[in-house]
Amino acid sequence: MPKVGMEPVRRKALVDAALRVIGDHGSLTVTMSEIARQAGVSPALAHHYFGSKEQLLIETIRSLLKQLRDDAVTALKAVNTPRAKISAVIRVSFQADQFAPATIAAWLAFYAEAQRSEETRRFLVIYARRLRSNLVANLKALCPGDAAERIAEGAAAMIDGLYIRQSLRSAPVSIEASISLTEDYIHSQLAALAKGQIQ
Amino acid sequence: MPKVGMEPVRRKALVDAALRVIGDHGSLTVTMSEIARQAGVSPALAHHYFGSKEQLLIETIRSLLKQLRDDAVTALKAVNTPRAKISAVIRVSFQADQFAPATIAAWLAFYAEAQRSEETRRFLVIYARRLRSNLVANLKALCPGDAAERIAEGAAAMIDGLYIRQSLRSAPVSIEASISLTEDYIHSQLAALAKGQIQ
DNA sequence: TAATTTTGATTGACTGATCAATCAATAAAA
DNA sequence: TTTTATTGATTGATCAGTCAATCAAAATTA
Repeated sequence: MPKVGMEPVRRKALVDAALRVIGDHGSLTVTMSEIARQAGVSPALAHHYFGSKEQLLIETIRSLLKQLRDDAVTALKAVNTPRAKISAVIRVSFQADQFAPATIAAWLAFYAEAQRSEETRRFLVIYARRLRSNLVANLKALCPGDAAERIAEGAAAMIDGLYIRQSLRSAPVSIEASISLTEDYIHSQLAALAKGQIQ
Repeated sequence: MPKVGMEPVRRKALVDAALRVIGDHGSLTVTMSEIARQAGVSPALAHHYFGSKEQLLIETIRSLLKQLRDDAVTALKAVNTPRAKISAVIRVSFQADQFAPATIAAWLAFYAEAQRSEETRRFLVIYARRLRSNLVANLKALCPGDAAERIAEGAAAMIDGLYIRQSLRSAPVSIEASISLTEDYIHSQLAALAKGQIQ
């Protein structure tokens, strides 16, 4: 079986398995053994490639974030107007795979971990900043800068909140409802602003 | 030392210590030993009174929720109009002790735990429902029922989202800013609705 | 009241299980 | 032969949970 060039294959398999196991388990207190088993290798191999459990977890969240960023970049490129770009950001946040219970559970677990792991926290701060700045940049084309920052803050909070509420799986708010709630917020804030400026 | 009637005293000390340790540690992976040490008793006593770590954790979240409910009840009683009651709900959500880093960390840890523990999940669902229904009940006096439910959903999400974003401690949004962001949302939604109805 | 029994509070020491991490050994490709 | 991939076996640490023993206050009895 041993063939050269397995490293990237194994690394990916382990990171994917980690995400799956964390999502299923809903917690970062998963064992290296379980992750390795899901990836079809021995626990020793996981340590061989990642050095420690913490490192594997870091790589896992890195991959989760990369996926989200790639999706956002693609969605942003596909449209042109600032308003459409805002909608694109919202849509990506709630896209099906992000909204899957296992994915939400994984995000939540990482948020909790960020209270202790500086590196995990850094990754989540990057995510939060990216979401905010994507919104701010496009809102600034539609309203004054200070209002743009305020609205972006509110919209980002609403997105994260809809997300966390989803994790409880009670009174489930659908993807479409989540999107329109956020869109409504942006819309009514901009409308109130326009009206205020005329007066 | 042994005096009769220590049970309620010890239970409270242990629950308080658990909350403190969880908050500091930012995770539910805290040891019974650490909790017991903080409460000034032996680990064996903690087991004696609570039976298991899980049970102590359940009691801990129950106490966190009770505190919040009591505060909400008090705040709601203090005002009369529906609009003022909505503001009261918002204010309580962001009151200083709820917004303390340790408290936020504890909430987050419980949200993560809810992915695995049915009982923890039930408690958080109760919290989510209570927040929502407090908002809905008072919004219904100000707008149609379906709009009330929609706005309540959005406001609750925004509150939870501001909360979770606070946990990252980057770009800290102050208590006042959090309150006015949520108030703005309610206000602009109601305004848009009123305008729509006239037209 | 004094002596005795019962009961609640409390702990130190221990156990069993779990797990991350290590390492020496093997097997196959280069 | 050297290098890369891989694992089984093992180790050391950590913890939840148990238990028998202790201590002192209450309750009971003499």
